[in-house]
Amino acid sequence: MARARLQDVADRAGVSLATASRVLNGSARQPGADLVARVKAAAGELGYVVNAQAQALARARSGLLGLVVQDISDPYFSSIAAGAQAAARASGRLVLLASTGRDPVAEREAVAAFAAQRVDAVVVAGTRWTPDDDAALAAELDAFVAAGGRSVIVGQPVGDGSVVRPPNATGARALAEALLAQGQRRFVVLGGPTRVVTSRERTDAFTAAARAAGGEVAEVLVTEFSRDGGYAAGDDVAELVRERAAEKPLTVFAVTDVMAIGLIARLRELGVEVPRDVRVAGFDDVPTLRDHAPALSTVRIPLEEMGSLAVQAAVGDTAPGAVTEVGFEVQLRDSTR
Amino acid sequence: MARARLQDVADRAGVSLATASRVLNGSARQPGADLVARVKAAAGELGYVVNAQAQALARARSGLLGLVVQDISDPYFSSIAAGAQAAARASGRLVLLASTGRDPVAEREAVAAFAAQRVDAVVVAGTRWTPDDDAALAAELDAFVAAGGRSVIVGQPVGDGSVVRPPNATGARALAEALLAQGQRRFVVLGGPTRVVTSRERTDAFTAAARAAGGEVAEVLVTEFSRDGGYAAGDDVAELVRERAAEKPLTVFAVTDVMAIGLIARLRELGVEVPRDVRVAGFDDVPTLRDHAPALSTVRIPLEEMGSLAVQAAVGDTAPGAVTEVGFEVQLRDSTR
DNA sequence: GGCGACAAGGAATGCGCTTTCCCGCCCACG
DNA sequence: CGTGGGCGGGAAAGCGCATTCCTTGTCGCC
Repeated sequence: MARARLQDVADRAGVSLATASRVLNGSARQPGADLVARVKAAAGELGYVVNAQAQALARARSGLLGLVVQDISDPYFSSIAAGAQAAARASGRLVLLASTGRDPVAEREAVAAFAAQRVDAVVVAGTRWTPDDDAALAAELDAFVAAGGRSVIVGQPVGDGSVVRPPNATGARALAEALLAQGQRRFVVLGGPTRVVTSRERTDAFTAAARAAGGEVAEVLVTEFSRDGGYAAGDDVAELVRERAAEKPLTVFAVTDVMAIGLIARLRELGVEVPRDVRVAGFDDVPTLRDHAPALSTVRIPLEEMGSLAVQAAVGDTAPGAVTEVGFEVQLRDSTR
Repeated sequence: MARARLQDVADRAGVSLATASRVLNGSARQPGADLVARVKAAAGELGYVVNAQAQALARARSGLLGLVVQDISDPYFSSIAAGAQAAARASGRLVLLASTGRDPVAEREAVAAFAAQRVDAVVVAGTRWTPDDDAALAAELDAFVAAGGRSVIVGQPVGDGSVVRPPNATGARALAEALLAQGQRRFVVLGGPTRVVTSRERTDAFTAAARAAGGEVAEVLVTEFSRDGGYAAGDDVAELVRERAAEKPLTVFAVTDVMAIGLIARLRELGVEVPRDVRVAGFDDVPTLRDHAPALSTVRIPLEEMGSLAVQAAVGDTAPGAVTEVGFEVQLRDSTR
């Protein structure tokens, strides 16, 4: 059965196309009650389903929202996506999702595809990469904004458009101070490649804060920005622990929870126990990991809220270009006891 | 700057609209090389971005794919979404995401909204609920299919359309047999409400297989189908363990990993240790949980592959109505040692 | 050299809808 | 009783593109 068009509904109800449109798709002008009833009945009988594409074309606005994340299966991003999706629904919009697998090219292509779909706004979540990649993405986004779109970044600013910033620096600083307050003095930072801005921000802020308060950051280990990176660094950390066993106990700050989890897994295999032999802290407070043993000390950031804020900035009346830094909460748990 | 239209490009290149269209948007007819160059140059200079909405209207096909999941922040669904997204990209399609928060009404609305967007196909992932809700969803999906769409369910069949089935029964049976082979005999099943079909299938198959092989399923605990449900059941399980401490050791089969994790967390608080005092197995093998201690025995199901298969069934030439049951792998780890 | 086949480009139509503009009607008012 | 204003309804003009159909030009072949 071919789909019924609005014209079919109008014919069946014995009214004009214009009237049918006004009845079914919220116009300022509301036709008389009898016509309204007739049109609605006809629509029901024909199983009429509005064609959103045609509507978008005629209205010059799609009601779509583009969300690009680096990896939707990563709990960090899926939490942001959950918040974004909920906020989009609240604003009566649908979300187009792109998961780029951390490929800068795919990221740009996604933004271009969204622009082609004439999305009302695009939200890009994820840490930035090299200046070149960032510039290319910025160009893509700026072109989109210049053509009347809106863009919001969750993470580090790129191009024009608004930004929702995770509290990388403030959170890392607060974590360092909390650990120092517990009397911990010797630290190692486990970070991703320095081109990963999120990692760098957390690393730098933690290091600076620790040193400022009389702590020692013995080393900054660089590894992959992932669970496997943390796992791989386990051997190095174990060695550090052993060779300096006589000194004061060591605390490792892994710049994300998943890196911390990978690290702890490897340490366990090597017979290094947390927190007995070495303490470990993470960052993000990923919900799925909250039941990990030992419970991970970390910095809780409101991931869903970030997604939701980003969408609100994208569709709301907040001035474009605004920067929103969200709050955080240091969580001291067993892993640094 | 207003967006350039294809007409603007054609004007600037001094060709007709038809030619510009043929050059820029893959037609069977390819104009002469000089014209191609002129059109491409003009498009570049004007920053032309095709309007996918208009294209969809003219072509009567949107290149969109609808994906509805119950909760995108749940690793189960986000893994499926990752696979689906990747497959969609491979087929040159964009995915519209709806996360319904396990609300059957939102689920139907999402399908309706997707139908309005004239998506090529919709993929619905998630366990089914009451017969009423299922029927309503089925009606919505069938209407969509009748109008020329395609639908694929990941989970229990609903309405027409293809199905990608998780190996609930076969997996649970295999897990039971593996545990029995290890010599375990006394079981408790921890499931969600019986209206949750996934839970019921796993529960029933496990119970039947265990009993068939001479095992005893002492009890089937019903709780929420979530991490918190598992946590809440911890007290009951602890009591069971204590009151029958003299008998053979107990094994709890929680019908999902996240329930198992919640259960173990509560047991730990109560001083009941896994696997020393009670053994626990889960189902799904959620990646984020693989570093949990003790390592969880479970049934690995290929979540990403399921998402990808669903999309392939949705866009491919597989006969509509096909049922694909995916494979699985029993993972015996420390939690049932 | 003439004819037909074929290719390449352009004009025009239509995809399904919104919205402006216009028309006719009724009412209020002078 | 005449006129202006307001309102309800319909005709029609797009929105930006794909595509059909037509025209023109070119080449091959007898």
